[in-house]
Amino acid sequence: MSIDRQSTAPTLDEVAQAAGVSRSTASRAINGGDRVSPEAQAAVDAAVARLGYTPNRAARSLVTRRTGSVALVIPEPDGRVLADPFLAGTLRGVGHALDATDLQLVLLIARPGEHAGRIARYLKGGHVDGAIIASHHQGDELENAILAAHLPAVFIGRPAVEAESLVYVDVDNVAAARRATQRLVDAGRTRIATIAGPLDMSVGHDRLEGWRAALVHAGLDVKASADGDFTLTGGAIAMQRLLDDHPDLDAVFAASDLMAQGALRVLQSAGRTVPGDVSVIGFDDLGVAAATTPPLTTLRNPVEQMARTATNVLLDELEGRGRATRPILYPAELVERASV
Amino acid sequence: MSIDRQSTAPTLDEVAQAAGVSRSTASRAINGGDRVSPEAQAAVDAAVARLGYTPNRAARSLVTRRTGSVALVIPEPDGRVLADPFLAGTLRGVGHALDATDLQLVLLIARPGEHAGRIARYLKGGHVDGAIIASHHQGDELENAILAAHLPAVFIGRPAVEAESLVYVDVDNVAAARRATQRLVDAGRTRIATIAGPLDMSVGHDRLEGWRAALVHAGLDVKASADGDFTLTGGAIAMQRLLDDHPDLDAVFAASDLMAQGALRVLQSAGRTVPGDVSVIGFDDLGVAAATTPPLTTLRNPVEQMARTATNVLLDELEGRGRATRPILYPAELVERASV
DNA sequence: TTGTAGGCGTTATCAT
DNA sequence: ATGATAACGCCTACAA
Repeated sequence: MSIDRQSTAPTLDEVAQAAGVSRSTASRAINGGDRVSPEAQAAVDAAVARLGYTPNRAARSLVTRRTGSVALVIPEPDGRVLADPFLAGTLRGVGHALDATDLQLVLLIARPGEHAGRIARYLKGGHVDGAIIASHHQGDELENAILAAHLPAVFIGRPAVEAESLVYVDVDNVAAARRATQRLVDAGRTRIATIAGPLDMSVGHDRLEGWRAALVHAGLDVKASADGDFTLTGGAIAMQRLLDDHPDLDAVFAASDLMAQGALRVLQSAGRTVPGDVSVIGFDDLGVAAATTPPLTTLRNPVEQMARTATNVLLDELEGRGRATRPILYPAELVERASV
Repeated sequence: MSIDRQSTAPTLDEVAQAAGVSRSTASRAINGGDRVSPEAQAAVDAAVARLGYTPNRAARSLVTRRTGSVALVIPEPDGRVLADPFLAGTLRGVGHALDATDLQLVLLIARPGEHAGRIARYLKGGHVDGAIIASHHQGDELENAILAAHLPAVFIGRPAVEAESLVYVDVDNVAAARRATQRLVDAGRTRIATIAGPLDMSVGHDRLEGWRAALVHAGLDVKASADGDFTLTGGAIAMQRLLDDHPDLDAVFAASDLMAQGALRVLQSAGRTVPGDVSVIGFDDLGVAAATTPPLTTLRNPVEQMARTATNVLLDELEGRGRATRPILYPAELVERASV
């Protein structure tokens, strides 16, 4: 039996010794290799490889005052938000953008019921170099925490409190909703209802606004709206209400595919054909739209793209490459399927 | 204008000074408060509150040799895996289990195409205190990396390489698949097909095995099986193949709801009614099963529960509270809907 | 180009 | 119960 020597990770000192140079030279060789002779560099490289050395992040952070990690914050007051494919896309986007760096992704999920206070504290604690905030709601206090902490941060989705130092990337929800509604108008529909998203989120608000704008522009009635909560069940309930209050409706714009799917169900069991009797358009195209019967015409939500952009903007700021000030807006393209 | 003093976070030294005690006492008071007089404790507490002190994690890690974070590893060779509600559930479970502690969740997503090598290196680098590995595939090398690093770890889903020191929690896929298939037998079906998951994952393998076992037990034919990839499209393709090869089939057990949904489509456009002509059972019940037409009878996959358990097992090990050795298996309950 | 000498903020050891 | 003091592993002037 041999003694277990490798239980301790190799230190910079050991690398230096193995390479026959001083700690400082080893350090320089490892970080960028500025001001080190080719021989020293080679020797250090070899030692690093042989020993399987990895710098101790804690020690490094202590002196550089950088943690080498960024947070992805997901305030999740409602458990269902997390079940949304939106999260998966966001994660993927952020993850990939971070791949090019050696930053780590720290995921902060809000405890349901706990008003994001813990997260705010963590953010203020200087445990991460920056943060990306996704899907937050009104009253999160997150904005203030970030403002107070002077923490580099980028929001995905327009923040509820509007401060000019709050950078965000979002899809142009108003324009997109308007576009979708216009499509229904173009299809000859005249009694166009909407199932709105939660109005305490900017998405919900903006999509409703777009619907309204398009109808006003077309000179149509803007009465038929019902609130949903981005869930299938919520969409179904809203649809039922719409049907009760406006039996003559001939089109529906739902602020999410999931809600549209719920609406489809209700319409079908009410004996209305889609798109024969009523046209339906959803929002997101994150998987469910292609899977309904009939497949949903919808707006493509470029989540992954947004997440990637948000991350890159954050990285730019972290590396002192300036700071974006204007919001970055993506268009959501119309995807024609069979429900219009 | 006042000078910007709070740009630097308060240090333990400052707290100690403010409280009129030594650094050591302040440290003790902050960590558990063992061996400190009530007065000292109170003074320190007050100072901490007033200064808004948060311990510097890096400095602490340096001496405790603990990072205060655990990794959730998601090797994602295929982008689609991440779009699965499985991930959301896992995340939620791990997140909640971690809430009770002050450990941070570091998310490690494999770069597609890159054979998890980077992750293995990171894990070996001692950057986290432990790891939870979800949805990994054969040939990930992850198992070996973990074994080599002596890193406390728990797998969600039976690892491809079986080593007794590899702890895992999983659903009893064989038993569950068997149960589902038996249900079809009980319904009077006799020509029962299956759409299997990817066979390089233990889930895929085990569910296929359960289907086979049930049929053998019932003395029925075990020929009708087609491989899927856990996606809707994959399920549809597999269903088409089954229909071609076994036109007389009267039931299908799909290894995931998504694939079952694809199968439903194909069956319907082939003119077969469900459950009239053919019964269908899926697996997961993570949202889509309730949303298909007809709603799917399925097996409930207790992902969140599993994730929580996996995390707790890991925490036990981290705190020296012993180490689980046996796999922990959850049953997947049958959820009756309308497709049988 | 290289090495020497602190110091980053904590915890842990050991007297007191 | 308390307080010096020595690490922890790394980076970075500064001097050579």
